[in-house]
Amino acid sequence: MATTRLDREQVVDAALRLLNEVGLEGLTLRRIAKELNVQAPALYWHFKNKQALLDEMATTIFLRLAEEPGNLDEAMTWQERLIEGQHALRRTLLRYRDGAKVFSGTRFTRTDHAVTMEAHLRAFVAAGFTPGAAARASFIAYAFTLGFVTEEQAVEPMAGERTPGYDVAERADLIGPDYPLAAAAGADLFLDYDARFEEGLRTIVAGIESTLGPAAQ
Amino acid sequence: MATTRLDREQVVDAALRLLNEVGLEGLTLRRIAKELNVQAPALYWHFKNKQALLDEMATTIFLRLAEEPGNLDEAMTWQERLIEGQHALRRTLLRYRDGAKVFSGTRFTRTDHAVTMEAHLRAFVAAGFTPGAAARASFIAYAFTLGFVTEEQAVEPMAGERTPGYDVAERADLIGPDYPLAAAAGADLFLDYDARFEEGLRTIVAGIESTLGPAAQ
DNA sequence: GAGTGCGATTAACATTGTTAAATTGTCAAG
DNA sequence: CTTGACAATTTAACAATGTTAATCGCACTC
Repeated sequence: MATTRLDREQVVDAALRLLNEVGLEGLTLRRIAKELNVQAPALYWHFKNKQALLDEMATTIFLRLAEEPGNLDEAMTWQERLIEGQHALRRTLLRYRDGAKVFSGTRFTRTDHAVTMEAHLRAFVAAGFTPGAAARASFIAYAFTLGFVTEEQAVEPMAGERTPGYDVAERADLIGPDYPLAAAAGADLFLDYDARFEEGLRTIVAGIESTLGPAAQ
Repeated sequence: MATTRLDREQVVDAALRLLNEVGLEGLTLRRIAKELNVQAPALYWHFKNKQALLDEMATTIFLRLAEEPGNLDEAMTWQERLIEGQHALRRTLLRYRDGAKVFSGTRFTRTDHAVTMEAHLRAFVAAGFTPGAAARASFIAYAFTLGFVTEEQAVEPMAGERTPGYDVAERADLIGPDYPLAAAAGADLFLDYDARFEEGLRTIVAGIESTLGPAAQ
């Protein structure tokens, strides 16, 4: 038992692995410690407190984003790059239960995240964006993706699982008689997230083309 | 003391009032009970558990959205309506500390929210959207606003307050030498949320015009 | 006035994040 | 080889949290 010494990376790995089993609200320090054959206070040697661990988890998630394929192609247009970048973000967030919640609002602990951001911004500037427009346009897409996946994971915590109570037909029966449009919208809001995310991205790209993009000055 | 009996509405009101003082993580049942001159277990007579109270808080926030001005004007274009609607959503979320976090992902407890949704969708359909396109376009804007305000409130929990650690100049010094674009982006990402939200909305409206909107078929 | 039941209280529990103190293991200096 | 120092972990404990069970009081009906 307790073969090697613990380090921060092992703790983060175990915590992320556990996250998928128990979710964010089930992710306790004692449970993480158990996963590592260790007592809970041992974690405090490596992290100031639980929030620091959560921050590092978010940072790690972000870093794994860079390992996603499709980020190295220099020949991509900015449109393709933005769409592929947000797809990669969504895929990465969906890999973890409550991924969007863990990610959003937490502060990055290291400066590692800047390297990915820098590469993206550079590509946009090379395509004709001003640095400011590049940053702002990216943030618009980023906010959309984060909001989208947050809602998505509230309905579908993991691929294939569905939170009870979001049954589309049941919801339509409940509010259908009085509010037909709202009832019918259920099918458009709680199903087929892949296609709707793609559609949302294309909408945002079209918007950027006509407002913030290089052609729009 | 304990003049009148408690009811659900009083509890929700007190909880929302308290939310602005102590934030989501400081919002304990004992604290809410104290605000009402009552013991904590009394709340369980009115709510199944804390999550049910949080759900009702989110529902109440949503209902207060309908009380915002600017929703009754029939002469608005769908563009104005969408922009004003999302502005109202953001204003409402910003009224509460951690408003976006409380709101996103929670389930609406009542069917009251359908009345507002129905009015919005009807206006879009009247403007030439298909019902499906109306729902999907609204959700795109909704996801953007939720993501935007979530990030915003992580940096500025309440109007005028700023979370320590998000100092733009300090951040620029830290990553500036190696990643100049990412460093400069700080000023575009962590400041001036009003203008950037407006810009984001206009971008999304432009995108909808050329993809999901009536003109785009 | 007796009793019924809603709506609150008191008391207690298990679990959580966190801290302080005691303990073990590792490794260099004497 | 011993000693000591430092790093990393354990044990023990604490206050706070959500939640449950049992009890109590008051208003209202018969």
